Amino acid sequence: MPHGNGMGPRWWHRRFRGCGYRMTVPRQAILDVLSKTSRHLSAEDVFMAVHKVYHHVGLTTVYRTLELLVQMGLVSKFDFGDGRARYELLEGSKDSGHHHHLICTKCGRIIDYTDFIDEEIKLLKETEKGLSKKYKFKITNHLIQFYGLCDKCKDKR
Amino acid sequence: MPHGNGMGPRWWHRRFRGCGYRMTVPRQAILDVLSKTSRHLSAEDVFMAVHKVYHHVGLTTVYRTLELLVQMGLVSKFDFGDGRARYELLEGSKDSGHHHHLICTKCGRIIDYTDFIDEEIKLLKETEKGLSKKYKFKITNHLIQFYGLCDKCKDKR
DNA sequence: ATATCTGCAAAGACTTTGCATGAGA
DNA sequence: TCTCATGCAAAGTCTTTGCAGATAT
Repeated sequence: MPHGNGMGPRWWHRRFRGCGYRMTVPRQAILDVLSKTSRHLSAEDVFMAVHKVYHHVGLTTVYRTLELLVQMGLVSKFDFGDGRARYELLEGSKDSGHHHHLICTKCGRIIDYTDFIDEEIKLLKETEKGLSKKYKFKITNHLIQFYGLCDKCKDKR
Repeated sequence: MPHGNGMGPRWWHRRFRGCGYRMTVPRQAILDVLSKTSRHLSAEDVFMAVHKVYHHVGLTTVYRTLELLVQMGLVSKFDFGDGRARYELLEGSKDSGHHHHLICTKCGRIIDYTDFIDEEIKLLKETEKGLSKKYKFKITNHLIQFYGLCDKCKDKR
């Protein structure tokens, strides 16, 4: 499930160079994994996927690269409450890939959804505006998550 | 800043008994701390506060009690991204204490806000309904957080 | 009386750090 | 060539677990 927004080895390479960083084999491999696999990978997930192809790449490098990607704004880091961070590549065009998560508190399944995003964005923008004014707080990001039971777990009890 | 919704030692005691649990000195002390102090305490914060009065109470008990309180629905557990869980006592009456958080990504300050809650609840209810239907997902809870820079940190750079 | 709770110590899970070696531009 | 990046091992941090002794009802 590639992105198809014009991202690719060369784009990433330029992006890295622009930030004063170097494009390396491990970094490229990590980006490949993030862009080709389904979402919500933990550092360990990424490590295992990369490790299949490049045995020499270590978990430490995966952590460092993911952190770097988060700082560069290319990757989002989430906490779904299971004690490990999850990462997903951001889409290219602004807001195009904007979505939130439904998290099953029983089996841990995560569903992306993009429904109601328009209404949501509208409300959020208003809210952000009001809150910025009232608390003199400069809002840069927001997080919305729903918790509950997924289709399968709901029926089990 | 006590709650004043009729909660108190006896109410908690009954609540515990109702769930088959016992009210003990450490549990009472932890509830006291949660109900009297300002919010967003980490397990360590609670431990230190309790420890001032009851030297014998251990950190393990604090973790276990907080987990218990979360399961009983008396306490909410949050993750503000700094690697440790935060806990806060829920208000008594339904939705009365409902609020969300502004989190300063620089200094870690957390601001509670209750503004726009009405609009928010309206949209969330709609969204929950739609999502429940579409994904057959039974939603039990939601999380909304805003990240950014607080008044003081915003000006520093 | 007895099932629940507690404290301590130890283990567990995830993540970060130090440092010598290796590699991109 | 000269930084920047990597891998390994070790340490760090928060949280959980095992178990004998203590406690609430």
